[in-house]
Amino acid sequence: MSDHLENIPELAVSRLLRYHHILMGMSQGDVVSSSDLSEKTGYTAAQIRRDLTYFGQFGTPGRGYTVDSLRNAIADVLGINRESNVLIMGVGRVGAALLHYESFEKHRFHVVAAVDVDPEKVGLEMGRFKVRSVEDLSDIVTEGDIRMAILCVPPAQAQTAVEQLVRAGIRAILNLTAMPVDVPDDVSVRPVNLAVELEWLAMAQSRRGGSRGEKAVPETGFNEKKKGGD
Amino acid sequence: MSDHLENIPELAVSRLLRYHHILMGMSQGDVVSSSDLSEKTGYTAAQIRRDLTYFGQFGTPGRGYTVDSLRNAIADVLGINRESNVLIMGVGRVGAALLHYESFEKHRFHVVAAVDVDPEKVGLEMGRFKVRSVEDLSDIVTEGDIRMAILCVPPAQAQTAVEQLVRAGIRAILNLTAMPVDVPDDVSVRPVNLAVELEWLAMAQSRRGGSRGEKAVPETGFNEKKKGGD
DNA sequence: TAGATTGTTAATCGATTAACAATC
DNA sequence: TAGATTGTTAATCGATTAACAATC
Repeated sequence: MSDHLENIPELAVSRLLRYHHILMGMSQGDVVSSSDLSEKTGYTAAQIRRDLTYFGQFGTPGRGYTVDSLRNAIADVLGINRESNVLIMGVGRVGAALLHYESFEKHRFHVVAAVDVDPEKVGLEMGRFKVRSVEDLSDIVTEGDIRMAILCVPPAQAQTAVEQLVRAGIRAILNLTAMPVDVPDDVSVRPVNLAVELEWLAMAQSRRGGSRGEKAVPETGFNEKKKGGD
Repeated sequence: MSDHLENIPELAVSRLLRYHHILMGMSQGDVVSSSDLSEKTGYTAAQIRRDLTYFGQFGTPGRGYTVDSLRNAIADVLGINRESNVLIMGVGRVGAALLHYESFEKHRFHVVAAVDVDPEKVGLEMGRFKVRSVEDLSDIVTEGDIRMAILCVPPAQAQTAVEQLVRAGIRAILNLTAMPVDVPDDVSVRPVNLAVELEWLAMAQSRRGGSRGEKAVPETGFNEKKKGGD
């Protein structure tokens, strides 16, 4: 089994990441069926089973899958079954907020350093971190065995900051700056732009009620439930 | 022209949103060709032209598309050509950071209110906002003509907060809590989970170098550029 | 006009589905 | 055993591509 990631359709990969995330929220020992997962994801049970066969077989006919082992198998094939150290670049309001973010640990991401250009900020204690200077970036990255960074600098400084990160050895960047950046081919960037996320909601909105007025007293209807995930 | 959103393939819709975003970053008067957009997005020029024909024809053969009018046409069909008022639910570190976020305005999202349960926070001045109480939620939503909220409460309070929002009339929620929430059918939720975004980077990482050691002195190579978006 | 780029078609390619034999 | 659910196949469905006539 365990074909490799290259052979799995792009779209299946994104679903696999979703299954992985859901399985992380379940008790290790439980058993889950493709139709359970279907309910939680909205994908068909057939598709879920199909997705899994791209890289192996993990279930017991008549029973289902063990949460623990399925989660592990998916993590293995996706290559996310490892610990990663992470650096926060820019400790403005957003960066500072992320220094206190709890849920990274559960996913095996360890924030291990915070860096800023501003001499006023360098040396400050923030949460369990002491803010360090961009000038020490290479050392910090090497010593901390860091390959990933979260970019939280002001948009105008995004490109400069990225170049510093890359020069220091960072190979993956989560870009929260709302400013596109250029990187060499061997570096990954993942842009997260909250304004664009709001656009998705605006789209969904206009698809529904559209431009017409809302009901004065909205009914609550928490029965016909729908998952709106994390 | 202007077929409606329902008739456009799901995947094309997400590309359209991407084109829209790119066009927003260009000068209104400029002309852009499908191959220009191809370079910026990585999609083929043929696909881009195909995507546009799903809902009309906007170009001039031999010339290309006017940035302004193409952006507008896309925004119209996606239904994102309107102003929206937005409420921030929970002014912890993340919520407070978003109160100072600049780039929403450019996308026609107006943050107009900040709300918290904590009596210690209610009444505080934060940026240009005075934090208001959850108890006044319905009034705030009605008076402010608000349909969208950004959820920044602690994970444990996510579901409760969502129910309050829905009861107050909110119809679209950007969920930054890393906790899945249930909503009625007529409410949209868009989850944004930074840990999951980091997983994407981890996947990309393992697909490349994998587990082997990095070069001691990484070369910089900012020539073979690659767009790593905003 | 010559050069460029659109809009559209038909062919190809890939992903999803439904069904069911195999298995626990 | 009876009931349940997997893994897998073949058929269907949809999306992408390449090519080119139409147009500026």
